[in-house]
Amino acid sequence: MARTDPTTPRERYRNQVRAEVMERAWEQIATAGASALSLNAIARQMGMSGPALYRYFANRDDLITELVREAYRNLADTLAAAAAGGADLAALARGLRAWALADPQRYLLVYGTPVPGYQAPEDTTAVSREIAATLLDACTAALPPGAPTTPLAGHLADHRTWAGGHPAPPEALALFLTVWTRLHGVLSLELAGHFTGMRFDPEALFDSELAALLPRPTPAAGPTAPSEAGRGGA
Amino acid sequence: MARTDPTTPRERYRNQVRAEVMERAWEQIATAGASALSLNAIARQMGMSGPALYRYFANRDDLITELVREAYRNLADTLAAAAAGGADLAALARGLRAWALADPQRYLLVYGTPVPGYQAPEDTTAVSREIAATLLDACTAALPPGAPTTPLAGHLADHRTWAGGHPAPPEALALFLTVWTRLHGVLSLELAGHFTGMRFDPEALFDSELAALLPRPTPAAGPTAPSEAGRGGA
DNA sequence: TGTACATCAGTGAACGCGCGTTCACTGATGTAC
DNA sequence: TGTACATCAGTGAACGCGCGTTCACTGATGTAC
Repeated sequence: MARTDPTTPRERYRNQVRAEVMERAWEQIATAGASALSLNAIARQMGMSGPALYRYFANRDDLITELVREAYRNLADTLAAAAAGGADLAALARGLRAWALADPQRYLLVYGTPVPGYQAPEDTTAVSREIAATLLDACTAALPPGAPTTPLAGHLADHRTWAGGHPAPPEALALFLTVWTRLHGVLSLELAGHFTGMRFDPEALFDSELAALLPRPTPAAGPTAPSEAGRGGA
Repeated sequence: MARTDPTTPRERYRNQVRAEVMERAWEQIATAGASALSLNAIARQMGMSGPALYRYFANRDDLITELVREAYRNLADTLAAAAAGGADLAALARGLRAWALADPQRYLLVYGTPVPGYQAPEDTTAVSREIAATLLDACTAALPPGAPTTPLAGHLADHRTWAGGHPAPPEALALFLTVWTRLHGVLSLELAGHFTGMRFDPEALFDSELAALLPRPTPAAGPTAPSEAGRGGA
């Protein structure tokens, strides 16, 4: 077979080991959370000595940074793929939930309480803007025509730098923040185990929130059924 | 002065030292989060040796348990006092926000990602039911008359043991969960610092969510303006 | 194709750290007669 | 009021642990002629 890949065997091996380290790191995080992540433990698990990992990661923080980056990247790609497949805002929301439930600690690493003593890198903002962009597209599309402006939308019209030049109208920005915080509210309490003991189904609550955000698009809506989507204000 | 208090000087001293330990523990948590809490560091800060603290707390987990208990107790009392003073659901929500902002790590200790390796005690459920009861009262009062039943309310009618026998109608249970998760969504992202960089005011978002939950009680509401409160379903 | 050299993965010993926790002990405070 | 005893707070030394990280070194893999 023709050797067309640009990577040398050594590079391929490096990437392979790096990938395995991160895989073990994810396993460890899934078990005990990110703050319990230990380089030595990972090395032990791989049958290597601790210092060996310093060939692959500068230090512990660097490894965590890579994990955060991977998580962001993965979520961005997941949502982008769904959107490319025609998913609307509701489908994206369900995709987010599925992504969170697939690996709760991965979700919490990104959106939960920050890891103590760890300083997040800045270059994740590019990816999180990518995520925001995908959702803002969906939010813009989900806006019912003629939705009234609101105090929140007005406020966001003056503070939209975080949208990174996305052309979404202020009402879509408001909808985005509303969607994000509501879904996160359900998800984070569910993942942190605060619903265990209460016996209801968290998915019912999630679906309920989704339904409240995205009223069935009744074509004959008119002013009698103001959708809450994009309202978000007093 | 008459000695009417039942506590001996030794007991009073004990309670005093216990209180100071917990005070220092809160300071430490406020700085570095609960997982960084260290008995030795607290002792050092108090000018004592580490082992001395074992006169007051059985071990580290026991101290954390007391902190959790204190936080729950404090929140329950804060909300109960507000409710006794005539606060409605909106005022209680604002009280919750104020309580969270007063000591973010205290809020996150109770409602955030669980402390790794720490097993929460069971007897906090009594206090958290107390909190739920206060909010359920307010939710029941906030329900617009004739609010339609919803899938979520129907589901909760079958799963209401967590309400501990509170007589709230299913729609109030649904409203409670909706309020709780929405406010937590905004608060937890705000406290975890996920809004920094985006320059908008988190309070505007909080107020917006509150307004969406509690539409101005228009006496002439009728069917033209279905309140979202208590809906929460499809 | 073979030899000389450079590159790089991985090891093992070691450093310093802080932690939770135990234990035997000292000294002060309170209690009983 | 004074003496004998019990209670309890706090100390200092010690144990064992695991961590992140550095360093000098070995041995294998790749490269240049």
